[in-house]
Amino acid sequence: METRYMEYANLLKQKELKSTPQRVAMLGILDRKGHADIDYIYNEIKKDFVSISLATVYKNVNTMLGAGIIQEIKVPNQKSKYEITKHKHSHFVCEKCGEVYDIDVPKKLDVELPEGFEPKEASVMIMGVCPSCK
Amino acid sequence: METRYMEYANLLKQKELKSTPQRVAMLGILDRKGHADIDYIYNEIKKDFVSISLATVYKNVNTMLGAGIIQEIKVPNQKSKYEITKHKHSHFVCEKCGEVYDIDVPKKLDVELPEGFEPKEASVMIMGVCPSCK
DNA sequence: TATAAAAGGAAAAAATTTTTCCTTAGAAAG
DNA sequence: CTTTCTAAGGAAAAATTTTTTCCTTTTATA
Repeated sequence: METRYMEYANLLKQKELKSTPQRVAMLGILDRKGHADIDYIYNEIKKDFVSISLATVYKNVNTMLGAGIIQEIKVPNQKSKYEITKHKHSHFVCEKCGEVYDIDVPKKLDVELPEGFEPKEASVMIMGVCPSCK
Repeated sequence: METRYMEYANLLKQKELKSTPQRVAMLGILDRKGHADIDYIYNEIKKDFVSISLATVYKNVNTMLGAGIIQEIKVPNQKSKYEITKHKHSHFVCEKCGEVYDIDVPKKLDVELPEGFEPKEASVMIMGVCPSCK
């Protein structure tokens, strides 16, 4: 996965952020897990960076959110999760285990808004039960 | 608005919760505002209940959520808002002022999920600019 | 009215997130 | 490969947000 790490380093540099091992590791964790909350990221990264500070995780999440490298997903009944920014998609959330899955949704939802509302983007969230929980 | 207050009182009793003036007032605030966060509710209710505790607001939000009388809406970049539970609908969120508006969305979104995913319900959130902010 | 149970208020505690301050490390130039 | 500037890391403290505790008051019901 050396190549992946290089990708993350470049991604950070493109956004004028310094590429640090901690940030690269965070992106690696998000990439492997798909969707993870602060605590998951922190516990995972501690395996490699024993003395990393929780504040660093928070600071990096906020910086990378600001740069658009990652995105926040607010999930019902759980702490926010984060994912690496990718092509537009929606989410399926398992109400049993809390896992978030990416799903594709038709480009155009035909929603008619009242006069004067100017839509920028739409997101769909589907709650239900995932295969592992059935 | 006497009738409304009676409605709220009955609503609470139907759910086996005690009807207190504080709870009725909170429902009144939500009804008038549509969507409000904890701080808005607290600041409004203090006008009538000068010595109400913020803890009471939190406790009531949680009990009424548990009873299904109100629902939480997790909004990007803001604290959660709450609304009185009503017929199924979706939300438009103004990215300028943060206001949330109810919108109707077609009953059936044709989303195809991978094998094994069992959808229970879907919600759509549209971000954009509202009429007052244009 | 009397009574039991639930709810309110105040304060403390817990939990989550941000900030501060100093040290360390990354990026770019020489 | 060093120097230099600045951003980032770590530890601790602070700020913010939410929950809990404990005691008093109120609600619902008999």
